[in-house]
Amino acid sequence: MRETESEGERHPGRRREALSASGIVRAAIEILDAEGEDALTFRSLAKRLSTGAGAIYHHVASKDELLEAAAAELVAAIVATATPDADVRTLMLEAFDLIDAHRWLGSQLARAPWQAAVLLVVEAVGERLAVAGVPEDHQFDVASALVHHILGAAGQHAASARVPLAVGRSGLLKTVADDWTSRARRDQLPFVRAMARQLADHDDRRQFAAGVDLILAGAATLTRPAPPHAPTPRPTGS
Amino acid sequence: MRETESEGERHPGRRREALSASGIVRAAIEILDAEGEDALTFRSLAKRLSTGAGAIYHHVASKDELLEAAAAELVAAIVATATPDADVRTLMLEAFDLIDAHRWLGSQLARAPWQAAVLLVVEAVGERLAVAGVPEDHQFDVASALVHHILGAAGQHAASARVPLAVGRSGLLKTVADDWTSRARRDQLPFVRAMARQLADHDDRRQFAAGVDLILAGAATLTRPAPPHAPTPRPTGS
DNA sequence: ACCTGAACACCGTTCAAGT
DNA sequence: ACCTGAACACCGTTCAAGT
Repeated sequence: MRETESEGERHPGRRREALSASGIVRAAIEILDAEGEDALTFRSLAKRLSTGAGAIYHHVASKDELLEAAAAELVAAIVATATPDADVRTLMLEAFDLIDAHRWLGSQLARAPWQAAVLLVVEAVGERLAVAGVPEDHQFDVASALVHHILGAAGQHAASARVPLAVGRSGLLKTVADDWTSRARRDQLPFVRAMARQLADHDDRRQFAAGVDLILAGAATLTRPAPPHAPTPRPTGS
Repeated sequence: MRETESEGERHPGRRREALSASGIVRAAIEILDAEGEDALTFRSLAKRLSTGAGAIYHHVASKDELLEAAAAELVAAIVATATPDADVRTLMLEAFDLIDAHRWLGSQLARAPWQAAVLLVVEAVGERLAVAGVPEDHQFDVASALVHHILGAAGQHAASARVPLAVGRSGLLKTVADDWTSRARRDQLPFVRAMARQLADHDDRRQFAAGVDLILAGAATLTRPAPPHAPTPRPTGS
């Protein structure tokens, strides 16, 4: 347990490196991952960093900014590593897996559409649409549909992150399915009831992928030069 | 200004009818619509109902329950009126318009997937898929894709509800677009930058509808008896 | 039974005071 | 300049005390 006096070990408090924005963000991610969204407070963060709550404000402007930075950090990592040759579908599934692994990320992404993390996803998805053969004048629509799909699924996942960790994933699904089933029975919701039964068996990653394939299949129908009928604004006819 | 002694007008405090769950939910919706999500607190709600904050807990268990009930009330209304003969596409657009009119609804719907409001949407969407010609074994996937699309768009809308009311919608869009454009320039995000330019011109209702059409077009490709290639799990090939 | 409103245990954020 | 931690202005929720 001897203290070696290496490099700049002269300052008494030098054991902990000076506070920095990136260090704070890193610590925030650790708390979010380990203990969930509600556990991240400026007080808990300050305690982990062995400092006062006010000190954090010298490096990040607000909790919103902190959460945005945390989300951007994670998304940037997968976008950077996935970029080389992955196609849209692969990228979408990687995004799903990221949100699955860090469940607080779901609600954070849904919180503000123009935050850096969302922009990175939009860009990464959009860049691959030309390669996928989506005509230029439909790329924005397809990109927004894919991103909505991510954000929608993200919200679902974020919600299931709120239950205590003791309840396993399949246990949770079982509970939700039971809840759905009972409510559906009482309220006469046959479709929901049938879907709840399936939900208990299949996993939602598969369902997410199916949704991606639906959107891409829809996009593929656009590559034909001229579809016979434009979508009419009046859907009243049978 | 004479007081007529009608019916049960004997009690001094009878002017305001007794507190009830539905009355509380109605008042909550009024506050949410008029002043936004952050303005709804048990204190502000109690003040509007001329009672104490604690009294509300005799009728609703928590703020979560209150928000779920408020969302369910609005969704139930459009599902009930839209039900007769509207197709999926129309229903989706009505859901979009509802979320557009009550922006707090977006974040509330994303909050918990098994809340009543979401169940009602799933059911209403699901019921119409058979009519739309979606094969039975794909209905859950299509329904979940459509609901993810709603929830994704809902999140976007909810986020734009956080800005002060003074800023008009187009003004906000302009600001967001500017922000997107500047960040995109700095960070080299060409697709986002191009999309931001279009975002300033076109409205997002149209983009939402385009997404719905994409999913439905994708679903239409499933109605063929047997597609030549099943989606392969390995997308690594070019 | 229903209501009241002070009290409790928290938040995010600010700011005088220290180093 | 950076940090500290008490203080401020809130929350949701509880609960003794009233009617």
